[in-house]
Amino acid sequence: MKPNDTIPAPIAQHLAECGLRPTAQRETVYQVLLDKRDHPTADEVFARVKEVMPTISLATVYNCLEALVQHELVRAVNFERMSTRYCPNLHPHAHFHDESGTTLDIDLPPQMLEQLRALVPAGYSTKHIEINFHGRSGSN
Amino acid sequence: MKPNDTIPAPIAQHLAECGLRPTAQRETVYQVLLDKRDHPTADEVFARVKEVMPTISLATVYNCLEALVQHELVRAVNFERMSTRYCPNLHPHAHFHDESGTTLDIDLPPQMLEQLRALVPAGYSTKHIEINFHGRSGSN
DNA sequence: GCTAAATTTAGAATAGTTCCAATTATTACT
DNA sequence: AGTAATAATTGGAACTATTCTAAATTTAGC
Repeated sequence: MKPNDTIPAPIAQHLAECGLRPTAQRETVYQVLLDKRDHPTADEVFARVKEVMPTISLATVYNCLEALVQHELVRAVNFERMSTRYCPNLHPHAHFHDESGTTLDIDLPPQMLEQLRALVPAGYSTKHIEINFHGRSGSN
Repeated sequence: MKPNDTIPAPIAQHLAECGLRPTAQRETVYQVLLDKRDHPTADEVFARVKEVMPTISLATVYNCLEALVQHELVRAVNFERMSTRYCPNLHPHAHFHDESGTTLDIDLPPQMLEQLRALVPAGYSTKHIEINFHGRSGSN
């Protein structure tokens, strides 16, 4: 089984294995991201975490999100200059940004990434490829 | 010949054809983007325009850039929450973001875009696909 | 339990951009 | 050409998302 798909189990251990000190705040922030994978902004995460941990501060939410991103448990998703959104899906995937504001994960076949990588000129090495689709969903 | 490649000629007419009132400010902003295609930020455009039109304001630079983007003479390029950069290259292309801060255009073959478009689920229609490579150039 | 290091916190600061209301320029009409 | 209507420009204030700061708290190692 893939390590990051539907693990409802000990978050703390998971954080520790990734070299992150498992504080209550980090656990809660991460849990919130896993619980509802709708690409929330930092503000939205803040609101959700506060329901269970009312004393947390927004700065801490930013700190935790940054730590999770640094340790590759979470991806930061940017689209045009809107607030950064956060995504616990670690499979290679792109994002579809609906005009109504929802964000959808789009799985990327490895060969697609290979083909793209092949486009960059010699002398450049690619660390990461970010792909954003922009459009509308039929229902909106 | 492609309509947007190396036209040194009447910028004003070009703006008018695109439905934009050709004001001195818009012409200068556009000219500056065409002259040095290094993906400048609004601040950098402001600095360059001021050399020839010292009374222009930053707000006007933002207005002009927005107008050029709206009328599809220029593309706005965003990368992680850094300042928006502007690009007069209208061919379908991606951007490679060097760690040293430079941005390189990467031409995209039409078939690549087709393949990507095919990944989005039924019911979603794609207006635009944005692709950003992040990495380093050998020389840096 | 004590010290050192890391984390959290509230609030101030920052950067990039947008908004606003007043002025100036352009266009359309006579 | 003169004038009303419309659009663009301007400087500065306002805004938003995020980062910084310095003090308080928590945690880990001994």
